Amino acid sequence: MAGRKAAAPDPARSLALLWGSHTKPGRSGLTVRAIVDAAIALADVSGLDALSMRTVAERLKVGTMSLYTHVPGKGELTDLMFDQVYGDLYADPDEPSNQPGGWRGALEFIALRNWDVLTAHPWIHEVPTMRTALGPNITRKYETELRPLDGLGLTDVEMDSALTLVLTHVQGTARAGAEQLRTQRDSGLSDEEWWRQISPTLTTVMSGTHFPTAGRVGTSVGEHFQSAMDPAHALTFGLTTILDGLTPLITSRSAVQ
Amino acid sequence: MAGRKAAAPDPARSLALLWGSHTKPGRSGLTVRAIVDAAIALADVSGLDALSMRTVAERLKVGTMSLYTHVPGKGELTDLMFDQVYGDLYADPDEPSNQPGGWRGALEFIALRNWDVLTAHPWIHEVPTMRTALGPNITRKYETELRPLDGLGLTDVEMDSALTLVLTHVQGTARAGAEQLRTQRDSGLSDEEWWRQISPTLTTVMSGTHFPTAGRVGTSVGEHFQSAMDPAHALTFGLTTILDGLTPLITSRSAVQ
DNA sequence: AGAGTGTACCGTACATTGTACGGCTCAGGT
DNA sequence: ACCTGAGCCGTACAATGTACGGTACACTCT
Repeated sequence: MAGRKAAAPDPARSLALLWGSHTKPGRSGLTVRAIVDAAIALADVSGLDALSMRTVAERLKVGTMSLYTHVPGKGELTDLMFDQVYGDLYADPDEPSNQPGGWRGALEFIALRNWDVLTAHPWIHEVPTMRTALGPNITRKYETELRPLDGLGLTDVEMDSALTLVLTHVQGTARAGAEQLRTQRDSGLSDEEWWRQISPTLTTVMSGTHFPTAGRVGTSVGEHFQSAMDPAHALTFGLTTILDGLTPLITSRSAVQ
Repeated sequence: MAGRKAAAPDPARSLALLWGSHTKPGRSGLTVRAIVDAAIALADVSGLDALSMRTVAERLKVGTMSLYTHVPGKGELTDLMFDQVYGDLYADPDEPSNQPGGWRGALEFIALRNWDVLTAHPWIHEVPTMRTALGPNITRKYETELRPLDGLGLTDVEMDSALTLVLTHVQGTARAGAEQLRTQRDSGLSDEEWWRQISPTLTTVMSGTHFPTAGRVGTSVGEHFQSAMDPAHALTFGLTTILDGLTPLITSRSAVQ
């Protein structure tokens, strides 16, 4: 990155910030909450790249450096943004468990909810997540998503593994979708135009090498989805497969119970 | 990002670069190949953040702007790096198919190979992949990885979906592992020290709220792996589950055959 | 009321980035 | 011997995160 290198972040300070109430207004009404909201609004429309301390300050009509009174730095700001967007994911901690369809229905519900946030806030993919793992909203999310897997006979580690598997799939697929959208957007080209631009060079250059399977499958996929990939299809195909794969484990454990 | 905004990249130019031979040396022996190799070496040890045109040029003992004679910009350079590291993934296009264990063994082999590159070159996760999808090495990789799924009775779209599912899992898990390593590394703290630093603030701040399931499971996982997560375990658990989930689909299709 | 003090606010400065631009310097063709 | 084009590179600039030191206000204490 540019700019002066960030000072080593103090984990305890970050944690306190994460769990703080964020509502004590200062002289000009500036709050952590307001800063985070403004930053999220900006990132939603222009991505994390376009999010700078200056643009956030400008939107709030404050001096750039005033932000640093409330937030230690940009890294911590993105941590807060991350925690924030997961705040309203579930109405209550039993919402997934109350879905019809047992554990399978619950996991499908969880996957869909995660998919929704991820596609609404694609910048999430660029936030390093490890540090925020202990924020209040993330912790509540973890609690909420684990509950429908409890009491099925799975070990604690298995519960965590199963949930992680589903979430990794959703996140990875959403990320691919977001990337596709982004390149498409800032190339300014439609899929069709892009292909017209690429095609002649590609055929020139690929002549001599042979990729029979790749060629056939790639063409089929392209015709079927009118694109190189369809994130929605990847999501459901993968989710179905994963849940199918989880079924024998869970039924065997439940039987032992 | 910093610096002047990158000019809109010309896809055709990128493609030509990707497929070019890269071996025509100039006055001072500078080649695209040499530039890419230097960049990869740098990124391997310091990550993509530390990779700047200046550091690459320095390592090659050339002026910074000389790089631009061979490479249009940083974006295209990372594209080339990406394509490059996938070049030697497989010895030949039938290597996965020749593994024991049929399609399952082949997919396990593929997952492992991908896992190896991803962990050897963690910066891959930060390269936008959509643009490189048509590089020569990536295309060969796609061909190679599709072959073991051919002739099983799956449709073309199903073949692609199955492969994508496996690769998304591997990539997502590797990414999580890389992130864990990175935060651990540049916090300078061991897991133990980190926990000691966090713990008092956390207990102070969590009192009042209750996360029974999350607390129990989180503790179990932590004790079991001595860490918040174990990427290797996540990899095998997920892979097993996914392959189990793929089995009914494939056997039903093969039966029809 | 007056004085003192801490905290919110912010203007300026600086290091670092990607790369546009224009000049220099050679190798090779005529 | 000269010309030309390509390889090379020094300088300049816009943008970034944030360190540093100053200013001004709200509050407490006398």
